[in-house]
Amino acid sequence: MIDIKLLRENPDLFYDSCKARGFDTKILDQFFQLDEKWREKLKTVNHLKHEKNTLSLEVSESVKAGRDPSDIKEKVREINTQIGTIESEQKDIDESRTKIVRLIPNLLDSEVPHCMTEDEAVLVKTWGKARVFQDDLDYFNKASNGMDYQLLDNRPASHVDLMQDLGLVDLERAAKTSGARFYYMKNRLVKLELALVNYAIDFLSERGFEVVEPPFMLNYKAMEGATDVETFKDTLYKIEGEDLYLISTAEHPLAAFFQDEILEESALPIRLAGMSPCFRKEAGSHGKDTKGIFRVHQFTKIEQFIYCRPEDSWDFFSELVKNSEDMFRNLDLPYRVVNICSGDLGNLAARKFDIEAWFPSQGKFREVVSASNDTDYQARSLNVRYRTKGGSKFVHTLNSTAVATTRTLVAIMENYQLKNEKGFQVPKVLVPYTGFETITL
RNA sequence: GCGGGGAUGGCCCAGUGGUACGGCGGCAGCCUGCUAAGCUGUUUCUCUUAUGAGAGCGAGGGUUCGAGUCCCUCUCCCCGCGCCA
Repeated sequence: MIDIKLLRENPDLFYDSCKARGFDTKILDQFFQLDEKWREKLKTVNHLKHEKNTLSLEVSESVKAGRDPSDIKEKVREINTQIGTIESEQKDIDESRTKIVRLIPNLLDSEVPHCMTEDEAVLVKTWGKARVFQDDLDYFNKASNGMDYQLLDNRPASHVDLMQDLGLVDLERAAKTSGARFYYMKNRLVKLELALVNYAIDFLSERGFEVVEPPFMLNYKAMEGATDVETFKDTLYKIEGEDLYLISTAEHPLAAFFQDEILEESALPIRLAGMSPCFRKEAGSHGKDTKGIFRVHQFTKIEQFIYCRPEDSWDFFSELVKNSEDMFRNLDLPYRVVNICSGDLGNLAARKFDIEAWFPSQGKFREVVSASNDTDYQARSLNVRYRTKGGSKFVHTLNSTAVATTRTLVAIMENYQLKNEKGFQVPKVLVPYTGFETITL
């Protein structure tokens, strides 16, 4: 949630930010209308309550003095009915206003490129040597600004074919029991997944993160604080008859962990590594990545999360991106980093970098990591503060994928395919965790 | 699921229907060679700011001129019992 006071004092900041995001500024106009009304009602109500309080004391004095307080009581009763009507009007206004305020996106950081679509994201850097099939070379060179590559004679098998040929997944039966975008993962692929998870946990532990397995469901209040309406609408599964939602990422329970708390400044930064399944409806993505395990309703993810002081948050943003990059370097998966467009950021992030791995079979760079600095936006919604000499202030929160298992597994299967045999190699760094070096027939 | 006990400011804790007590911590100031101690003030949110006013005792209702206090519903925590991977 944005800072209402800042909005009142500096409307232009928000108008500019919303425009750059392609966000309709009408709701800002609506906010100011409602806010004006709300303050009027508040003034009236406060005035009436003051009268009421004064008269109530007079009742007590009357009784002590042995006088009959009936007429004063009658007056207060009249005031009470007035307060009742005006307060309920004020409450209605407040609810509409709050609804609107929660829709207003975070202020953009100045380094966010002003553009609208996924494809316009600005290239920040590239790493690694990609395996590129001839037909994809033009796209590859453009998308990577000429990063290092090795030309392939044949397009590698898709991860779907590979998994099915190797008996690593059963998608048909998953469709039968659960529907599209589900999977039964089997055999060595399960072990490889566990290896990824264990590797990520060890990696982040060494870098000062506390490992956390959070609740996989959150109630409405926590979820509303941790995320935005878009997520509710397009992403979240609700448990029927309960005030519970399945999490779509460990970010949300980790963000809500300190809800309504005040942290000591000396405790910051707090680095958490969350491990959880992620449940996503994927509404509105019909027709995209329909096959295999690239885009699914359920996957496991290790998530980095940081609480810090506002003045430090951009340093920690770099740290999160670096951690994720280092993991993909250690996995030896070629990637590029992009600075996400103002129009493609989502409501919470002030700035967002994605890491996109190269997928040789798809011939594309695809998102495997998303790192955001939410500044004080999420912390304000969740009311997470820290104590300073000048009083308590909202912390900044940041999050970044470390590893999302399914997508990373796809990246491994596409990048590590064997030449003369059906199958693929296990990245060196994972071998100590799997105990095997290849997955073949 | 059953029975009992709880929830009050950053923390701890008191509170026979009539301005929410006190302590600790934090902050500001005073004081003393330094430090510590001591003394004084202050401490949440909202609106308006010259001042001021309102709200706030787990959440939501109710009774009352007036509710931390009385009544109802719910949530969470602790203890015991039962059930259970």
